[in-house]
Amino acid sequence: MTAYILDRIEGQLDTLSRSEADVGRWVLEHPRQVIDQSISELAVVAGVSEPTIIRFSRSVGVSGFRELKTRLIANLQRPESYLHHDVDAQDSAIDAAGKVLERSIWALVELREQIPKQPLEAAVEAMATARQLVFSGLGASGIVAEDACHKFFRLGIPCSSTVDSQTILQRAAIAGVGDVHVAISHTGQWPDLVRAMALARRNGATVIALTDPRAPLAEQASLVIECHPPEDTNLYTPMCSRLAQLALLDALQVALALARGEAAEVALSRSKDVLRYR
Amino acid sequence: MTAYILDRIEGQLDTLSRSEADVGRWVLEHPRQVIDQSISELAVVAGVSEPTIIRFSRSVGVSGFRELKTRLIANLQRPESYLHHDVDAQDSAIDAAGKVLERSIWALVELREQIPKQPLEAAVEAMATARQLVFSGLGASGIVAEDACHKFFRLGIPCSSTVDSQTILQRAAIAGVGDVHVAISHTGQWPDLVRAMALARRNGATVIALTDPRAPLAEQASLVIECHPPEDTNLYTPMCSRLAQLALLDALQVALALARGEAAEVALSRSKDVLRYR
DNA sequence: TTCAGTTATGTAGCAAAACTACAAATATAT
DNA sequence: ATATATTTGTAGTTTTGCTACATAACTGAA
Repeated sequence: MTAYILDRIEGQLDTLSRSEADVGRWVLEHPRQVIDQSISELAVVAGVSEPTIIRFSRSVGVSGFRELKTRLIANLQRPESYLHHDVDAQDSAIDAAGKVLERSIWALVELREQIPKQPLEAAVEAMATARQLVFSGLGASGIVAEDACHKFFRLGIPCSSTVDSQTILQRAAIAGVGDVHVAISHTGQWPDLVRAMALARRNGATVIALTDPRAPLAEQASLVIECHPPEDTNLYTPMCSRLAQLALLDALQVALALARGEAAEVALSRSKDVLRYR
Repeated sequence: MTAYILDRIEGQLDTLSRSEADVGRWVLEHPRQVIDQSISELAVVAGVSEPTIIRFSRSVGVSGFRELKTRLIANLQRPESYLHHDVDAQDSAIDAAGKVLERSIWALVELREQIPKQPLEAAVEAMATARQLVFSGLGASGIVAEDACHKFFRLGIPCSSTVDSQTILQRAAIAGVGDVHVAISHTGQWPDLVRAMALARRNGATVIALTDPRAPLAEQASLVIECHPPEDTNLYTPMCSRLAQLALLDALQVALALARGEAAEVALSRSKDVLRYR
């Protein structure tokens, strides 16, 4: 889900069909003109039919022509310097670190743009009235789950985190109405996690998934919060999704604290006070 | 051709008629939502009729609603828009979440600017030749330590994480030459952690501190990497420092992987392969 | 080659969006 | 109070993005 839609088009150019690639090339060469064009105008200059434009849009990962334009406008506002910043073997430690940080920043900027589309109000409402919160994740997401638990318990809500398949399944088996399970997974593909959440939901629990909306996990969830920065194929950068998940849970926690008002405020300031040094 | 349409709207607000000013205020408060709205939707929430929206657009100097949206998208891409506002009790979940994320982004941007001043090369060198890495942190930083451990072991270096005072002290007591201890602490004030790192260092270990360079912990460390985004006094402020620490360790890990070259690459891809789904 | 099955592309039509013309309502001046 | 100007909304038109379906172009096996 990249704001650098032009990069994405370029990268996918050879996986597209002939007509769609024609569109792609035209867009890459005249992105600023596309912004002021309608589908039919673009269809004429690219030499294809109108539906092809729409299919092209979907192929490069946006919902339609409207969103394609939105992405182009956004892309063209960005400084070039954020482009092409993959770490390579010649980089010094400082260069490499800078690039990694830029990529992380970029992932959060992307995430921030998604926020208005996410069902946060519904998530907050479910959590505000929950009997308990259970955060589940495997591998790196397990650590995110633990972090979330560590953060949400301060609001005075019973919280726990589960980070291995067995425990997640057992938890799901005894879940009931009023429980809110938060499943964290970048890919949303792990069969055990998907099974567990399906089970929890059958048992009456609310399941909130932080994942890719097209993943199996999303199908089982009551609420899906999209959190799926594209992980680079680059070997060295498997960490953007983790950061995005953490930041999103931060945001949720604050929203939840606001929703719970007074009670949360008291619990929060107590847990802050106890950490003073003298 | 002003890219900052929001500024323009704000400036013209008092020259507009009552209904048009209503629209202007709504747009200023929810610019991101307007991007995904149609005229009729905006008309409803602003409490005016559809043509008023178009007249408003023209009043602020664009040709129509379409261009207004274009300008908004462009405006919101500008980095200045990420200057943070504080969360307050009137915010909706989405507004609050947006603000929290903006603050996190800002913290990382600050951190990125610090990167060239940090002794990363030295840290990488120490880690590259280490007998083992020990990550230590208390509370929220403990989770960062665990995350780091989870990340660095993939490079094929013996790693562990310690997250409570007793264990940290014991580890420090048996530390020796070749061990690298990484202490993670926002304030750098916790007496137990400071004592433990002083002890580890006396025993010959290298101590890398991710903390405030003016803190006691920094004095005891062999290397200090500054990682100290100002925590807000605001009750609802999330832990930006946690995010910054994670991102910085991500960066360090990548730099370290590069430094170790071939060996790390093999270990990394092995630990990725084992996680495939079928 | 031929022919089924698949993929790619286009035609025609629809629903929603942006926009316009005009009339009603409101404010302002005499 | 009346006339004039300004502001706002109603109803209708045009444009736009999109969908359903049909046709064309490939692909691979007999």
